[in-house]
Amino acid sequence: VIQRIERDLQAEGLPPLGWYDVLWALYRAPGRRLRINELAEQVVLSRTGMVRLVDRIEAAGLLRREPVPEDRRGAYAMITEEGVKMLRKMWPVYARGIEALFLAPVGADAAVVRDALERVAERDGSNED
Amino acid sequence: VIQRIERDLQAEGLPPLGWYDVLWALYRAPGRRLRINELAEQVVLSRTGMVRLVDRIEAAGLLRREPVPEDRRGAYAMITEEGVKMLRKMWPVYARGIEALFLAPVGADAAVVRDALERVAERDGSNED
DNA sequence: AAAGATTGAGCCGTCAATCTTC
DNA sequence: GAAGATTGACGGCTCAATCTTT
Repeated sequence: VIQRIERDLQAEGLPPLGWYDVLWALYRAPGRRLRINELAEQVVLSRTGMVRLVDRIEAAGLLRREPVPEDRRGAYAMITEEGVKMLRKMWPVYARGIEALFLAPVGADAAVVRDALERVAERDGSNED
Repeated sequence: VIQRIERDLQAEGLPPLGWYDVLWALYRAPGRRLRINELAEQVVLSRTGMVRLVDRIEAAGLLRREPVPEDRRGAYAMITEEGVKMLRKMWPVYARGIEALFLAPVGADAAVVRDALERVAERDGSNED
């Protein structure tokens, strides 16, 4: 399913799914920004990998780094206006893929599947929401 | 779940999960061997990627390439005795991970989840079994 | 010394081009 | 010319080491 959605995004000249995850995490965060560390944790990526990913998304102008007033070691990643626009462009493609490739075939069992997979996720102790 | 199992395998000095998929596909194939192409299709990997993967597994002595009598372009990948032994060493770790991290939390909903995800897989037209 | 972020090295995957055989 | 396999170039992730700040 992921592969198919990636292909759809590429076909429309849009960024890969990983970018959406990052931008969405920033968008819904308080102040539209998060530390690199928090971002890496939410998206299940190493801190190192997140630094590279933030580099690329920043180069595309969809987010920008900002200093943290009370801690001069750290940096926020903050979504830009262009980032929000990109989020809105990507979402329809994403949603369409999820609906057609996943939700439709799951059908009436959706609630059972969701609960079961939530139990799997909780077992690990990763991210919630 | 995959990540956790990968960690368990690494902790015991065993190869990554991708190797298991390849070895298992060879083990159950007629004659204990498959063409690179067939292998790539079954494991959902590009033919190019499969060539590299076969390179590494062959270097470890778990499979060997063999010529195809009736088609001198092609090459079989055939599992070795060491490969079969490795399969037997990896399976307990794999099985334990699946049981503890996935099957246990899914519990009584297993049948519903399996049927639902099979419908998702069929929708695409990839591999069956 | 520990934490946050970054950089360099290495692994693994894909795409495009090549070589051999059909 | 097309198919099977391979190789080179490149993208993206992880590990270990480094730099700065606490």
